Amino acid sequence: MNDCRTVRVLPDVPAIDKTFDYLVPGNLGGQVRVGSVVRVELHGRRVGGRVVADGVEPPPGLNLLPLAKVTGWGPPPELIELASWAAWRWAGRPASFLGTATADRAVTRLPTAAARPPEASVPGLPEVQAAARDAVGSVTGGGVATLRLPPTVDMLPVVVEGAARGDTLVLAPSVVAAKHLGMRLRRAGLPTAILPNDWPLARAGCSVVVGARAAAWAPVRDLSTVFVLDEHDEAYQEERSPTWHARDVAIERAARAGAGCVLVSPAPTLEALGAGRLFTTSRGFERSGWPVIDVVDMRHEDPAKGLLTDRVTSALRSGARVVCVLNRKGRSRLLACATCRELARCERCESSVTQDDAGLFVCMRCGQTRPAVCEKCGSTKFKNLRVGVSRLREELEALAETSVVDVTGERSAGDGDARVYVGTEAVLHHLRHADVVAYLDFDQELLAPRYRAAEQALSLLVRGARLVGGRETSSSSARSMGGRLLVQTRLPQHEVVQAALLGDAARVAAAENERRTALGFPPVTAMAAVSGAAAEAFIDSFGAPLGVEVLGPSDGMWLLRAPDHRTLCDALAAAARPPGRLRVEVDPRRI
DNA sequence: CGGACAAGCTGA
DNA sequence: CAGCTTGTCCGG
Repeated sequence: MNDCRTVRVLPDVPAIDKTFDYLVPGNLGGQVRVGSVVRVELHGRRVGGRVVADGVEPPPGLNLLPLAKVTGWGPPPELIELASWAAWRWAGRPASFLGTATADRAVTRLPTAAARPPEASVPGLPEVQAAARDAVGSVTGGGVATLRLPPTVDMLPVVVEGAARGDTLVLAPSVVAAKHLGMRLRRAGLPTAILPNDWPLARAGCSVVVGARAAAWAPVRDLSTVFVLDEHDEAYQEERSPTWHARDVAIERAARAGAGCVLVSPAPTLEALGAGRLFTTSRGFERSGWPVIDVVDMRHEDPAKGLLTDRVTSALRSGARVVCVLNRKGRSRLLACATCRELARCERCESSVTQDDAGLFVCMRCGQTRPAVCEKCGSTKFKNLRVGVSRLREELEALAETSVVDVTGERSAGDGDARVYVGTEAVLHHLRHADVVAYLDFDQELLAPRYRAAEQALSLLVRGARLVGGRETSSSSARSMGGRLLVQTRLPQHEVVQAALLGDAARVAAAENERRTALGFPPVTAMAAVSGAAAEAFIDSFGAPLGVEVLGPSDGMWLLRAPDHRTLCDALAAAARPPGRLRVEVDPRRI
């Protein structure tokens, strides 16, 4: 039976982290290669799996079974290796990454590879094209470049610049954005596979492959350049464990393939700035791509008017399309008795309560509900110390004298033709255009107790900027308040506000780098959060590996900190996993 | 993961 | 001690 090869298979079963060897039946030989999706008999049942090595020498004394079935095409060999790396880097299992690297349906045959086009070009601003040429050119044959472009610049010419040099992988923050970009690339004459649908085309070979986060794992035949568009977008990080980040996968993948990686963003993260050389356009050009920012200094506003300052009121009454942003759901997040001024709190856990649409108090922490009665004086009248989106909608409606649509994460009002919207940041995702975006309580973003608060706040302004357009491109309407961001804050000198005001994102990076260095937060260090029922047992057996600091617990969560990922991830890989629920989040987002 | 098998608990 | 639950191990 020498014509029978032996292949190594990694079962697609979450709890199995081990490979098993199988014989390839002669008649299936041509269909089986590294990456192939197969079905195998394991312990008396059939499970799916992927071939991770071909032509292996099985351990002696084993009676090997043949593959039960070849399901179809899977990822190419370099992605199998990348999956092993990612499993180390984010303390996960290779199988979970291989799942992301495989089409969601069985692919039994590939289409014919698309031919390379003669030459494609799209019109772009000379400033942008020059910067793109410099950035892309600097990474021919490998390396990372970060390209900072103002928020309202079209990134299509940047991608076309890369596509002219060879096969290109393009990542966009959402499936919708990827699809939109993909269609435009096709219209520009470039053979483009749009993931996840066109996985077979990408596997066959296609000049450009475009997709969202998961496309970091898309097959690309002769990878020359990888683009990560809007690198600052948090959608690039997987929320479920393993919490991998598409930017970091893109960087590693490009390095292994000898390809260039270009991170494009109006507000690159510190991670991006640390990864490679920075390319920008001129100061004047960059500034012109940010909208006019009206900073409302809340320290000088009438407190009786609350969030609805005169500037907001006049924008509402100007007839312009106004989007108000307030990251607080519900009617109210903080209430006090109108009579005795006692704060309304949960009777069980003492956390502050909010009021639901029926008027009942609901605890945000434990979910306990009770009638809206003051525990101290029995009064039933309460004052809103902090209004939420639902309540604000009613107030705005009265002010604007038009109907106001509210949008929060769980409830989208759809892109109707209303003139005034209010919502959490979700409202910025649901709409495409506005004349004014008003951040009613921007301090809530600036002062959020998360280490990435400043970057996240700037990212919120980027989204708003795209709805209203840059100062050069803003709508030419004669309205007095068109194409503006209204930022209400008590911290007008904060670098995030100043960065948007001056169109200079570098200010945030500089301040942020100083802060993270002082506090030992990533990317100056590498961190992991450990939580779940088995966390304590894990930490106990984890001990104190050289170079790794164990912090906590707080709220049942421990933090591990090391000088770099090598130290952190090596220690995690060496640690024994106790039975039970354990969540290890490398590069935790919310700490 | 899920089956196999071994070691513990219960009940008449 | 059968009969059942709970735990640990292992798969080609």
